[in-house]
Amino acid sequence: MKNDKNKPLDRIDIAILKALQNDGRMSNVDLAKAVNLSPSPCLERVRRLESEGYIEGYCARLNAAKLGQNMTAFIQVTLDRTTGDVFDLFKEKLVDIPHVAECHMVAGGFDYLVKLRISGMESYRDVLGQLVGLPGVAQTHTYVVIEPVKSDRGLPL
Amino acid sequence: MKNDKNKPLDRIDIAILKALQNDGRMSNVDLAKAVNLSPSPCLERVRRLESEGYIEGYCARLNAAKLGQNMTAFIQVTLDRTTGDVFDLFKEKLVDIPHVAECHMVAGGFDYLVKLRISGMESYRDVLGQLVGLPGVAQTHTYVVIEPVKSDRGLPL
DNA sequence: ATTTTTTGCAGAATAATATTCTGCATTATA
DNA sequence: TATAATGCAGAATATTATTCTGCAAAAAAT
Repeated sequence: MKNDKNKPLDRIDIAILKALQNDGRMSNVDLAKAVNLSPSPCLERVRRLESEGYIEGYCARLNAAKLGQNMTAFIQVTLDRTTGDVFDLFKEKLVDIPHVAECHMVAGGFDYLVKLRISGMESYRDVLGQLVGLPGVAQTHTYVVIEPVKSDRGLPL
Repeated sequence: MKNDKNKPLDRIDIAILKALQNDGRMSNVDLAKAVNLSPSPCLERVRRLESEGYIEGYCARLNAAKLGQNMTAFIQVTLDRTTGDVFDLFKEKLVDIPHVAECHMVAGGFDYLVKLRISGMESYRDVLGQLVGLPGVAQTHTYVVIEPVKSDRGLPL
């Protein structure tokens, strides 16, 4: 690659990322003020951060409760290791379930930690049904969230 | 409240939420096209969704790995129930730790499920140290994420 | 059923913003 | 020391946000 100008991020870049992480719809004019630049170089930097993959996208944060998804649950999933491709099969099917908000393969007493976003117990039963029907699932253990103490607001920069 | 016109969301509102969840920086002109409205009523609806709390904010999605936070871990925390306010004390201190990305109080075999976003093992040791030093913590159990299978991209609408 | 009121929309007008362009100053490179 | 490259500010232009007006459909009242 000739044009591989992936310079390390400077102080201003970090400030931009912080600001946009807090308010992704901030106008470029305001952003420029916040980081002590004029609008043009500020916009340049944002475009660079986007094209180089530091910023992957922008999204609206929605209120789950007001949209009928008040319940969160974590499910620990253990697979049986009889065939070699159980993991791939499981993942492939799992990611297509809309109520699966997150899924992580973990090291430890089980294989996958799945985070569910659902409207209530009926929905939970339904999704759990789909989950245990997935190929290779040996056992599951659910933890229902009683109180959300801290929710993800981005990286600590 | 006299002016409590919290009408239920219609088809267009949902379409707006979906679109902004996928691209929170979409221009109002494009959004209007996407939901088959002219810009003015479209903007009105967005403002209403914001002021009524359906949209809580906007944020940039950053690439954690490119910003030196490639490691994720989940920690199950159990508190000792000797005093009545252990939970409040614990929460209060915990939310201030920057590397704590999420924390949920759960029903089941332990009390809190904490999600950590860290740069590596050294950072993990450091944060775990802070965590076990928190008031009331009886025991912890860590699960390190080997592979992120699905990451949160918003609500299924 | 008809009037009145309200609601939500489109489209025009204006204000603000994004984006492009030019030239200057600073830093790196030769 | 000369030359190129980089990053910036500020102006110019294009695009977008926002406000305003009037119309039409739906809802409420008579």
